[in-house]
Amino acid sequence: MSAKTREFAHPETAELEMTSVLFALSDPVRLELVRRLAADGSLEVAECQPRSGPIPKSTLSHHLKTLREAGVIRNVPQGRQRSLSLRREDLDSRFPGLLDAVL
Amino acid sequence: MSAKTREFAHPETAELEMTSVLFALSDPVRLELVRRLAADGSLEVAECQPRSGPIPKSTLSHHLKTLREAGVIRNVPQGRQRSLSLRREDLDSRFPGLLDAVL
DNA sequence: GCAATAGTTCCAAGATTCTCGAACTCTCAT
DNA sequence: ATGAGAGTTCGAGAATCTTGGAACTATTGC
Repeated sequence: MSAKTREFAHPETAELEMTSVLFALSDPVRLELVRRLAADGSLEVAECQPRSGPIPKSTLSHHLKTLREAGVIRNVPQGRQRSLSLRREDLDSRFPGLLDAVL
Repeated sequence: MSAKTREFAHPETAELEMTSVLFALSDPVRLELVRRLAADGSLEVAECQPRSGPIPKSTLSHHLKTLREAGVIRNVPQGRQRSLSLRREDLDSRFPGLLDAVL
């Protein structure tokens, strides 16, 4: 079935707000994750555990949601897992230089 | 008198933390203020009222504190008022490109 | 000295955010 | 189908932020 693939709503590039992006990046766990994504290209959720020590899945999921709703990352279903990636081009086009400065 | 001029403690450049800076900038009122400071050079507190409408002095003062403690602005006494300015060089040296991307 | 001005600090209430267990949804394998 | 694996969503309590009035401090002018 094509089906109700658990696709998430991601904000349009034009709708990204600077304050929301900055807020999403202002948390150590989230910032580390974004940097990891920038380096590794794409990750699945299980690989997103912070170095500082493992956190519960639900907590991690909450951080992913914050990043996704701010438009920082993309979260697409891939089989039974999910593929996370940085919305680098979108961010670069909307806020030139911001990502580079943060990474 | 040299005196107990109400000098504030400002964090050293080397101690600035990226997450704190991003958080400080993630509020609309504070971000607007930082942009104004970048354009105007320096302001006194009374001139920092947001365009959206005046806010109580205590609320404004709280935002100034957040920015100051994150190391984004400098707040020095100047007679009976205070002079606010952006710590542009400090920020540029610690987080190159960040300020430019945000302004 | 006294009053006025410029801001900060204090404190309490309200609003967000964070954290995490438990329940739930999908998808793949048997 | 049944079960297991990967993540999300729900709900509640803790922690943090935000707001704003009232009191306080410091400086200038009369």
